Amino acid sequence: MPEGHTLHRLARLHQRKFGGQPVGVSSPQGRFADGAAIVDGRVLRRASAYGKHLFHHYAGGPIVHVHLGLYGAFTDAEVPMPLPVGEVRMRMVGADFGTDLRGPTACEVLDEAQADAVLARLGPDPLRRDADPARPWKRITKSQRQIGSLLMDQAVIAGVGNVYRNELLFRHGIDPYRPGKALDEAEFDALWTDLVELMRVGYARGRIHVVRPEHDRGAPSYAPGRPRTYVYRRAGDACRVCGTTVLTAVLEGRNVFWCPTCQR
DNA sequence: TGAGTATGTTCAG
DNA sequence: TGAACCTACTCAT
Repeated sequence: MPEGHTLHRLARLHQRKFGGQPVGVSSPQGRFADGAAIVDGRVLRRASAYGKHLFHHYAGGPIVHVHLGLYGAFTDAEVPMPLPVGEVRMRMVGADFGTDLRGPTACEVLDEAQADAVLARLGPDPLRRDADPARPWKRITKSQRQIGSLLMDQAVIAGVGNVYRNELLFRHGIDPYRPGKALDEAEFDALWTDLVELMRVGYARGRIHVVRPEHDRGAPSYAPGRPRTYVYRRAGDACRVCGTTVLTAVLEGRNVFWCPTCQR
């Protein structure tokens, strides 16, 4: 699931597997052929993530910027890699590890100023130590927009996707349709602290886990086969806490899920 | 074989 | 607000 934690994991993986060595970069599909030619054979100095954006910093300055969008995914393989299958936008080949990128929204070569411009559009990323919650609070407390929309706005907080949005609001008993300005500061502080914690768990485990053991007959949600969400994609099912039917609707073009009893 | 679905962003109107 | 775009997968026919 490409929410922020996924991109941070990818950055760590690419740093470990490709960092400090020359990387063979190509575009079997052809759509990234010009960009691949620029960085092919260069040393990958650093891989980094900010929100849902991934950056590969190559020696000499060029930066490959990747945004997975809805469908984008990397598929890893050992070197020598098999022939590309499907629409491979970018193939990276290192000494003993390679990866194929399919279906990204963005895969492009940027210079440093252009990469900075991407970052300038983003709010703080809860997975970064320097993230400052005062910025999103300032926006949220002044906004008429629903909190369910604000949390998904990458300019407010970078890295939150539909799963974290819905689950976070459930855990705090907040109706996604409540206006941002109707939150008080204590609610926001609790929201932010929990979000940081949940995203760290997602980063560490590689999956989103938000269900407390007491709401799953004592089994931790990360145990095999245990439910991992309270409301996301559970429309029509019984709320794990109160039994009320979970509702769904479209909010600014995205599916929102909530329990009308637990969330006010 | 084809329809429907998905975790996201950006642009036109 | 709605549509376009990117791709792979599941399910129904």
